[in-house]
Amino acid sequence: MGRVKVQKMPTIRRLPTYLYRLNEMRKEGTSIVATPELARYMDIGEIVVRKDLSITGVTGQPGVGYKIDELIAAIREFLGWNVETKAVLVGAGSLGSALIGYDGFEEYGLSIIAAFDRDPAKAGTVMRGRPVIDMVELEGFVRNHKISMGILCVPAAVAQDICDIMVKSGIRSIWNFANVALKVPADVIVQREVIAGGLALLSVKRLRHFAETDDEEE
Amino acid sequence: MGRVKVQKMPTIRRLPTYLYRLNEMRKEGTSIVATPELARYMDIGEIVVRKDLSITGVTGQPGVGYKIDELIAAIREFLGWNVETKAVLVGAGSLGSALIGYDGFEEYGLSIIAAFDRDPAKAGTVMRGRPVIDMVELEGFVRNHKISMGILCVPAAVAQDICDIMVKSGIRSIWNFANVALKVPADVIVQREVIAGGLALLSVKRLRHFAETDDEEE
DNA sequence: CGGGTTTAGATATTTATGTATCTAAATCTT
DNA sequence: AAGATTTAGATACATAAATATCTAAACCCG
Ligand SMILES: NC(=O)c1ccc[n+]([C@@H]2O[C@H](COP(=O)([O-])OP(=O)(O)OC[C@H]3O[C@@H](n4cnc5c(N)ncnc54)[C@H](O)[C@@H]3O)[C@@H](O)[C@H]2O)c1
Ligand SMILES: NC(=O)c1ccc[n+]([C@@H]2O[C@H](COP(=O)([O-])OP(=O)(O)OC[C@H]3O[C@@H](n4cnc5c(N)ncnc54)[C@H](O)[C@@H]3O)[C@@H](O)[C@H]2O)c1
Repeated sequence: MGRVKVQKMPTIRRLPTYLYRLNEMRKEGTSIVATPELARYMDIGEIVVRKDLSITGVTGQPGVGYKIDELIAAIREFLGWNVETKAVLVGAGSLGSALIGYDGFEEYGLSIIAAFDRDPAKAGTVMRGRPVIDMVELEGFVRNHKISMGILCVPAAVAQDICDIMVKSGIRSIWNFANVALKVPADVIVQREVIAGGLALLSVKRLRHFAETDDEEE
Repeated sequence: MGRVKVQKMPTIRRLPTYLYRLNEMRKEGTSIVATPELARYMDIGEIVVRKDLSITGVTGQPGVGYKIDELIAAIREFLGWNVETKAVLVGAGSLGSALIGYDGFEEYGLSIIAAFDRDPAKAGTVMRGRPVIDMVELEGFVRNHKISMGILCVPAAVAQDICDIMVKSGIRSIWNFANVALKVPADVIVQREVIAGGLALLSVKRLRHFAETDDEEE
């Protein structure tokens, strides 16, 4: 793994999709994959695929392709997904309950071991196999179980408060689905997920498409 | 609105976050906003904010800032969110049910007017105010209600099949949450949402952070 | 076995995106 | 009112990312 240049956001964002597809191919019994096939699946250029894969350190065989097992292992190692990350989720509402039970995350080394919610009707229940616990127990739970990641699925208005509790409890990585910029100490990493961003992109593409098909004169 | 350059994906992805914050400020009674404040909220540079806002065509006042009402209207118009988009959602599972009931989308001009599912236990029920309907009725429903957008929340394995039905029914925009590249005719626009991409980014940032705090020697 | 084909990986180029600098307009301060 | 401060918008520059070109290695086909 020659150099670890971590600025390439688009590449890193694409890695889970490669991983997903490679796992699928392995299940189908394939052991080698060449760039053109992956490029078709990803809907990007072949050269982009090669550059993407190269940051993991794997080398392929000219005229042949890459070994799927090697690629899977390398991507998982590059992302740190070869070791389990324990997470808690706060806000067992509609989005939270979707994430809690999502099987896909286990493949990514992410274990959401409990959810927390303020709602007394939810605390004490079990949601998709995971316990939903009252907020007052959050800090102790995080310390006892050495949780390193927090997933925020609460309304934006209270996200900063919950974030503060997470940080105080020792959590250093926060995956934030509330649309607010969280203020955190320098040693805490926050990833904000704006699902509506994709909708905006889709909307603009559609408008552009209409505009193109409309004016034949320009 | 001088020029509509639609290649700026990062800018467009950020627009919903501006919109969210601006709406919030309006509710608080503010009528003017200056770049530095937005930049702090977005956690990006001031100049990026000005460039982002400029693609909507609004002009601000030097020494003052932008009129919030104007900005909101301009962003909504730029994204086409000033007119309602009718959508159907297929796959009323964990993720699907989260999206169906999400209030935020209405602010973005998106109305999910019905969900469809293969599961006989779900078809015929009402989920968060929206009817869940059997798959056989999808095509007729889309034609009758002139639905223009489809939201895909089914397992990846069947996503292409559902996509084909959507296209056949007349849907031209597909918001795809399944991790597959869909094959569609040239006049159909697909936006693939890879939620795990954000997790990958968070993971790598964390690894890099550890690496930095570890080696003092290099 | 030999020529054509496929493909990885390196290098170079182009394009997209983010950042800095400067000017002028509005406001604030005194 | 005069100077200092804030800020938008234009221009220029720097960095990141995608794309093109080239070379050599493995394979395929006859
Ligand atoms: N639902 C979606 O499809 C969707 C999409 C994009 C973004 N989001 C964002 O995700 C977040 C959650 O959305 P949702 O639709 O799941 O909302 P929701 O109302 O269904 O769930 C919110 C949950 O947070 C809990 N909660 C509220 N305040 C709390 C507190 N102080 N401490 C602990 N728990 C608290 C509530 O009890 C509830 O269970 C929001 O910020 C929303 O903007 C949701
Ligand atoms: N749950 C999450 O947090 C999450 C996160 C990221 C991506 N995703 C993706 O979203 C998709 C859905 O995930 P989920 O967790 O909601 O799964 P799920 O199993 O909870 O829901 C899938 C739904 O699709 C329905 N369905 C299956 N086949 C169908 C068909 N042929 N026609 C119509 N409906 C059909 C099922 O009945 C079910 O209701 C998957 O592709 C998944 O990878 C989910």
